[in-house]
Amino acid sequence: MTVALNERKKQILKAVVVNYIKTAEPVGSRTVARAYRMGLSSATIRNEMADLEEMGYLAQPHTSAGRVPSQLGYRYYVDYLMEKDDLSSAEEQALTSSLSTEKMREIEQIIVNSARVLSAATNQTSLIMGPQFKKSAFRQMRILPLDETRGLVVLITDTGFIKNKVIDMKQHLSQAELQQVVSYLNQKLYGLTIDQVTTSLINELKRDLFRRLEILEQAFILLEESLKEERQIRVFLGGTTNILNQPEFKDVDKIRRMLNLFEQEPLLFKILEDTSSEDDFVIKIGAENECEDIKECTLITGTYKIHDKTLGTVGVLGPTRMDYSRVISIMHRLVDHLNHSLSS
Amino acid sequence: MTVALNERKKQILKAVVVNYIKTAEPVGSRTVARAYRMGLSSATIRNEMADLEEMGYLAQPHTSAGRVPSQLGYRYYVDYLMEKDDLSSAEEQALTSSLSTEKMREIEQIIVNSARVLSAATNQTSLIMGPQFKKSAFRQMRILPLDETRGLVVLITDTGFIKNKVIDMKQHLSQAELQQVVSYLNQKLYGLTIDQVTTSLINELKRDLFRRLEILEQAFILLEESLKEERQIRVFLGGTTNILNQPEFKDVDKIRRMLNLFEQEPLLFKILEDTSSEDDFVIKIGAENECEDIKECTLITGTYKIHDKTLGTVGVLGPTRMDYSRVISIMHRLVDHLNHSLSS
DNA sequence: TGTTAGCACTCGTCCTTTTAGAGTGCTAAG
DNA sequence: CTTAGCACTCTAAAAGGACGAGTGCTAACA
Repeated sequence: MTVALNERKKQILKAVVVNYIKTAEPVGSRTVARAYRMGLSSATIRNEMADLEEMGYLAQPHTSAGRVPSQLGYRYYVDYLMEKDDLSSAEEQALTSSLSTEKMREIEQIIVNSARVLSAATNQTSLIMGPQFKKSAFRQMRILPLDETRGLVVLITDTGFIKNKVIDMKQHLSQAELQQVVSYLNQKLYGLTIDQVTTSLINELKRDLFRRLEILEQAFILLEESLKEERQIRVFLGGTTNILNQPEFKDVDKIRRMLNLFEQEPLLFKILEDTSSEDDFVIKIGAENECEDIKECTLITGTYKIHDKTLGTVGVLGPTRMDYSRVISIMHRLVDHLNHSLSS
Repeated sequence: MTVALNERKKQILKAVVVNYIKTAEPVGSRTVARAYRMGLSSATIRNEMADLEEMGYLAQPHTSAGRVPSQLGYRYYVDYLMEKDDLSSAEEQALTSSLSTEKMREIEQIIVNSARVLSAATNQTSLIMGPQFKKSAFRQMRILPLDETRGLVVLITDTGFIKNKVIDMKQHLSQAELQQVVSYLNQKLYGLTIDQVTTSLINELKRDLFRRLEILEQAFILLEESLKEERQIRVFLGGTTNILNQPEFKDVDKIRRMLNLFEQEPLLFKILEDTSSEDDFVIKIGAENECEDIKECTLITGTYKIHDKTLGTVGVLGPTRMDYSRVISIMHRLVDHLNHSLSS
């Protein structure tokens, strides 16, 4: 598939991409000749650039403008040409300190903060998918009676989720009765993921229990409810207004579509889920993205884990003209940090 | 203060405001003459409009454009001229059905949904301040041991808040010991607002308890923590992108400032808190707002209650050229609905 | 054969000028 | 007090022109 490029073409392509990422202006042959590839005249570069355009790596906004990387050009750059970006130690330090986890016990706080830091550091929009409730394993469940007819169900998972839900109980249940059901359930459900707690499993348990306790219909209904309807897939955003800084988003209409997307959590979830791969970072450039609204953007995603179990996805979304190596470096840091600080 | 306006001037002012709200274009004397005030020529209207301008109710974007209501003009309109807007029964129905509370037990869900509905119906941005944790009254507290060293504090207030926090306990506490502290605390704190649970009160309780139980240092620290640091003033937004539809926000820079504001919850909180009045709706037009960033906007706020206790504030934010009567009608509906559905 | 200087040409951006139209203010008459 | 009429103002949009960056091509050169 990939047409072979000779060394010189590679260098030129790289020069164009790097320059365009920096300036957001089409890059002319002169610029390339002067700044990057000493010893060749602009005319030669021009010829090479014409070739690169024909091959599909570069494009021209109009006849008499410089060249701009095409999607394919970015792809090639990312796959073969990009150099690793080492953050300056000042930046590094700033990053570490703003990520510092003191006073942040709750997983949600950590994630919200990470999203903010990530967007600030990259100057792009960041998306972080929180741990998926459904994939978490059941740890234990409690029911606290609140008053005569209401109770509070508390559900705790291995990933630190704590869900609670107030439930109405038509009948009064004594503390002892509740206790019995609850401990039975805890025993049966321990270690299952929420996904695995299906309606049929619940029914089974219900039958099982009914022989011993007949009062508990209500209690069951609510357990079922509280498990079933929780789709609880939260996506945390940071720096949604950063796209306004990008010159490619000076059109109000584009902005609108983008911000609209940001308001629709299920869509964001889908976008992140589609992309994510267990292990490495995934870079989706332009039309490689499924979602119509981000076909002019690049999405870079990675996953974070707790004790080697994948918890969620971290993403950075910006125009295809994005500082790939820098963003990736920052994301690496962040994911490392997340992995580390969640494992405690 | 208010300069008297004769009937004709009132009619003309009203016509200009109504027309400008609808079209967002400066209104000329011709338009007013034709559409609203039959039997008068445009020249006459012109004279009157010149008067109104001199009095400060109208303004001219430039010499040869129509007139636009000034802030004072809007004020006068809102205070004396505005007619009540009756929603069409179709709209009414749509509103009621999308507000329907089935399957929404949690207060947060109800509010999020309300914000969405409100923004959709008004085509503006909506802000809803959730119940303030600090003003809620302590109902009860529980500690669930999770494992050897960790426990889950659950705190319940009269307004339906359920807070939980995982805490580390350096020492192992038996269920019985915990139980003792907890029930003592419940007894002492019942009915106080969270605001009233000060550090000094806690210290007092602590001394009191220490005589009987010496182990509980840890448990106390965490109670203190979980109460203190919770500033928990959530403002829920709806339709933040609606401002993009307003012609007054076609400037990217304005958009940026606005969206930035929306990301800063504490500021939003302040804005809502400043405005709110216990009983009636408050309309702040343009520079009447304290906050620099919304001096070109109008903010309309009202409060919702549960059992006659004010819980939070509902607001609609948009350009000063906003359909006041319509927005107010919708907000009335919404607040009624909130009041009603929260009291159960 | 690959490289380069030179040059005509293209096309978008920026600036100025022109034009059209909406709306005004003023005057004089009804 | 009202109104017709008219000159005037000012903006927004269209039209024109100069500029300059960058290209593609050709012909000469190593």
